[in-house]
Amino acid sequence: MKSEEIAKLAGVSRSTVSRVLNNYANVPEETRKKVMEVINKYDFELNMSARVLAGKRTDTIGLFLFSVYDQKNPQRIYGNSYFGPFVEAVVDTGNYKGYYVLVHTIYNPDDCRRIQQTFMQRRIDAGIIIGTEKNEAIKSVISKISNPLVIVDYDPAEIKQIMPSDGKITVINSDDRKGMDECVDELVSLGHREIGLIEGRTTAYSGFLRKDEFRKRMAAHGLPVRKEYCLKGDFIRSKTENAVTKMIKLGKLPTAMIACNDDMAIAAAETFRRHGIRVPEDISIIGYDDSQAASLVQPQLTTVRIPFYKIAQKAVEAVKDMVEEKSTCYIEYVIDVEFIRRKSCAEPAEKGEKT
Amino acid sequence: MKSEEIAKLAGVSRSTVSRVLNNYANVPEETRKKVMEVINKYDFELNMSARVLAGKRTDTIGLFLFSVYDQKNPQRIYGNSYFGPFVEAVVDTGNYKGYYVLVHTIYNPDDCRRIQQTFMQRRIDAGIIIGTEKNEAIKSVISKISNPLVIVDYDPAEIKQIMPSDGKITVINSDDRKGMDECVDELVSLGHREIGLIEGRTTAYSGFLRKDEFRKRMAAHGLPVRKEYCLKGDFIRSKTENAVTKMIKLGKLPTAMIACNDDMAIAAAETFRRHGIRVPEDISIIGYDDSQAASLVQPQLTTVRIPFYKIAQKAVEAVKDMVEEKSTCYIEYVIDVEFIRRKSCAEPAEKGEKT
DNA sequence: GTGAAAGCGCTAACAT
DNA sequence: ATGTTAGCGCTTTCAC
Repeated sequence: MKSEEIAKLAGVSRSTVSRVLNNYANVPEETRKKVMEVINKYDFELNMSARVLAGKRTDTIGLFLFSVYDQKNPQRIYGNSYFGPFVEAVVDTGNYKGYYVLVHTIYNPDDCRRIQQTFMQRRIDAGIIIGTEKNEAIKSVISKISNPLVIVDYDPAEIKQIMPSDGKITVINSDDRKGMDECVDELVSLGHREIGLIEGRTTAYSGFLRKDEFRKRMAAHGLPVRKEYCLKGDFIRSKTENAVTKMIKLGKLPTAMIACNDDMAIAAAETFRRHGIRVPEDISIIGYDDSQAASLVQPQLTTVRIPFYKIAQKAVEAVKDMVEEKSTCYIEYVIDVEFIRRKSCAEPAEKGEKT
Repeated sequence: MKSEEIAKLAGVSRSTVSRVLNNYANVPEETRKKVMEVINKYDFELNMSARVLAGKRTDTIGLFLFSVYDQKNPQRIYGNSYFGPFVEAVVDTGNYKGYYVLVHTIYNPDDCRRIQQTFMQRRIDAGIIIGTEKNEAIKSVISKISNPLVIVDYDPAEIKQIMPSDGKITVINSDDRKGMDECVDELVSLGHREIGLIEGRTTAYSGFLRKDEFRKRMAAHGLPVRKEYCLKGDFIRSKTENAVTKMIKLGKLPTAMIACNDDMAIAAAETFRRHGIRVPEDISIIGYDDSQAASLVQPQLTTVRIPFYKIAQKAVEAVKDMVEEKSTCYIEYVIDVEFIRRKSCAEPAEKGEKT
């Protein structure tokens, strides 16, 4: 069934049907009603391809998620604790605002091409990109796309530099400096001075920021950052386990550690426990993200909550503003985070009573 | 940039460009190469709308997820523990097989219309539907769609009855009867005779099946199903807490309970613990799904693993087979489940020593 | 206010 | 083997 048939049945022309369906002002109520009756009777819907070809929007947002994956985990995708909540939130708010959402996973730099292709095939009006590693492939893509783009977790300075002159980009980051400050402050106020860090991938902007701010805040407290206590976990459990095990075998431990995500914090806590080191009695641990797991594990994890739902909402709103040209070419948001105090931190043990 | 410009630059006609891009056989290698060079040089991509309008496939799958949501939880979507893993898995395998995936959430019967609309607007070639409640709205939709459809967790008998004569439907269920049998058998073999059930919504096929099989298996063991021990949790935490609290206040408890999903099992365990009833010492609990949370809580939950990834893979394969017309009009799969024995079950306490 | 007709970018049948 | 042409179903200018 096409609009022409509706037109015939309603005794009008295709143009009028189009006018009714697109809510044009100059259609008398009577005509509109007559047409709508036929449309409703036959459950008619406009053909999306024809509309788009004739110049309308697709009303579709592309959501591109960079997958962090653990080579040791065959079901690669499950490594991404942010994936679920964020997709849910974008789909939820997107659908609510009348958008269709195309979800796509990017596994490696080569896949970045898919983002550009999706735009060039005119499948989507705008895109949301999250979890990007800093690399040439994604930079090349960003520098070529002039459709509206929301980029979550990326260095704003770099975006400004590489974005095309006719580009429309909104960058959204969470306030990782504040988050990390609160982690360090919490431990310091409990009396810790030997504080370690479990880094994520620093090619991710948030990974870089958390690490960078850790150093800065430690310095501000006049505390040394000891190399032996700075582990590379790459946001991945298995890597974290290895690094923690290695540190334990070396025989010297900090009294507290901050992990750059909850996954690593949980993996570290498990590893310590397996070696008879108690959390928080022997070592305090702080996570980051406030994933579902954080409040489920024992002891419940002290962490920094990133409001994924809010970020997703903001991202969809930003898309809408850019698509409807209500916003300028470049906008930047920093979303506030919340320090969540639970049970994984305590005062440092006295030297003597430490295991 | 359109194919005509590519044609001009390559010194051929639009048709030839089209033939090259669609891998037609009768294009000499030389011509193909000449055209491809221009295409690569300009990063050209075909306009999807034009292709579809001219009769090609969209290469897009629609994934429709029915949202179970807790009225008491404002961020409604987070209630669905299956959402994350399943979306990830479908997007993952879908992308891998060359499909784009449109994800859509359905919150209420009215939203079912969206499924039909998405098809009628010709946005997708095929759909995957999961988490459906049995209601007239969805039945009406299923009875009208003649595009390929995969339905996960639905009564096959009903599908066969309502599907249109030109429909192509694949139904995928997990082997819930086997799963529930193993739950009951495990508890019985531990010595339990007073076993309770925390039901999910029985309007969901899996909810119905698990409840139904619980009764059957209990009967097979010659055990009574006591009404006071059968709680309605609707797959939701808050409802479960209420029901469990009520049962506790009544003063009589079973020695073990089987919950129809992990969320309810965890909520029940927490509620018992809050009332000083220990798991598994005082009461054994079994969950269902093997969600991420199941292995994170203390004690780790004995449960039935539903292989979501495998189901998603099967669903995408089924879509592909139907789209490419390699399969008949109706197919049904039952996916095997796995009983996961962890720490939430023990032998029943002696009458005397029970709290 | 409404209809006629051009055009969006592609595919495929037909012609050569 | 390749070019020509007629749609695909819609929107939108331009007449009336």
